[in-house]
Amino acid sequence: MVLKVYNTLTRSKEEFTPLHGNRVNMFVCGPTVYDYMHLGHARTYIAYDVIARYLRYKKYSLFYIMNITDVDDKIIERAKEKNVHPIKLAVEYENYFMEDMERLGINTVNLFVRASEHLEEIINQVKTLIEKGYAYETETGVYYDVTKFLDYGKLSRQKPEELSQHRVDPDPTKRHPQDFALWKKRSREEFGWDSPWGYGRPGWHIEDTAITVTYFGPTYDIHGGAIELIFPHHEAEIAQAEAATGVKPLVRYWVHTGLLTVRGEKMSKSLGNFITVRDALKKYDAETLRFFFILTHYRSPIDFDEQKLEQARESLRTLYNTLQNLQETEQADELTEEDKNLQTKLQQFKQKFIDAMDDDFNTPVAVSVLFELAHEVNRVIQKNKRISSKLKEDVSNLFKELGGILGILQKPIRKEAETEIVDKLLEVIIEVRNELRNRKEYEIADRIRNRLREVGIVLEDTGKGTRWRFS
RNA sequence: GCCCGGGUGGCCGAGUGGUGGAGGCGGCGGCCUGCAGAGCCGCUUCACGAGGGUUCGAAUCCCUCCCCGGGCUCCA
Repeated sequence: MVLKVYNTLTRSKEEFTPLHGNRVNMFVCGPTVYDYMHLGHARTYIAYDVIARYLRYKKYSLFYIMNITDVDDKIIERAKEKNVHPIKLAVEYENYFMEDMERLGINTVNLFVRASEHLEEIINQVKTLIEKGYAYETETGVYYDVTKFLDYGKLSRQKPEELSQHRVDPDPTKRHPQDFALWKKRSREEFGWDSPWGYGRPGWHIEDTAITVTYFGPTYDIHGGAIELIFPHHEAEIAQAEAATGVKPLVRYWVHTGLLTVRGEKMSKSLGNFITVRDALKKYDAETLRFFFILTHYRSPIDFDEQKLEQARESLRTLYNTLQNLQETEQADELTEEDKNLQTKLQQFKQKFIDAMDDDFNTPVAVSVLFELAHEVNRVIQKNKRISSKLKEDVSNLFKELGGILGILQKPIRKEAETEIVDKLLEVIIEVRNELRNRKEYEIADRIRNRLREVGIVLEDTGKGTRWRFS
């Protein structure tokens, strides 16, 4: 089966073929760095992280760029409030963003590109658009004339003339209310740059096309972002780049992720209903957050609810329990009937997982394959009480390999908080408790277990002794 | 107003014309266990917002309607 990707432009799944052989160029709209990263961002960037991991797993040579919007009205407003320089504020939140990304295990981006470092390219692109007759200058800025670009609206399926409703009053100097800003003229007191049209700042959409044309050329493979960006942001990108370079398409596959909502409303900074990544990580570990998100297909909306996060945590624990059960199962040299059977099935599980991912990165189905595998493994262990050493290793490797695509199942069986002293302490407690159990002093033995449970340590008595784990 | 999505079991969530509602979470019963946990077996589960239509056959295609969300120049 070949990889199929849903393309927003055609509203259908298409076979994925990169423009240049094995090379895949992917660009994802990054954050505006004026506040902490929240779970809505996490959802999107985890989705693209999984996509990137899978593309590399499929042996594509992926070059993944994410931009950092560090020039923006919001940043300037916030900087004013806090009485710091906008760039300083942006750098601060960019650092927080990078920390959060790392903690979430999002490590697939090859290059982060700051808008502020590409003013030359931005200005050049605006110049080109004016020269080619797509843009015009007024006393307030430079604007893109959407009537000059016949394809305007092809991504969002809107007719430019119908875009008459506005939340913000359009600038009165524009030829048409739908025209969007490429350069905003500003007074010298404000943060900005010099340009052929005077002092000011770039418009919202121009940084992305200036960056992608610079690094990828006029056409590249995948452009990602959340669904809210289809219009106007991505529509404007198409208009800018295809007009400026004269080459279409700008992007071969437009990919959009569904939004994270809270009680039905979009999680967003402006609504104030957001949970920051750092707060979420205080209560749930990174793999749980990832697992929560990949349990739903990337294009579907997710309504955030802490109960669902807890469900995800329990669900992930089931997989880890299986890994632990496997690890603790006695090894044998020879293969039983069940071992042989499972050994041959491993390839099928792997193929099923890949088929799911090939179908527009269907992570919920891919995860279900992991559960089916876990189920089979547990059955064999349950029946035979032992497993061949080769099978044990193969199963364990397969979980690691497939889990690695999703960014889960990468932790050691016990948490990293484990230290030698904790381990030894528990050894002592378990030893004493088992002595009590031998003497049938169950009341005290149970009290020890219950009290440990309260502090987050679970004791489990198995046929082969007592084991412990963090809850 | 215009454009785009979505409504599946107690909950989450796959499935986009054809044997069984995948998988998970929760609950209940059984095996195992001193008990509990983990795991296994079974049940909870003949569902697809409503009403029409097309078809041998519709959750899936078409029409109308209801509800929810997103976008319409701030946004992952």
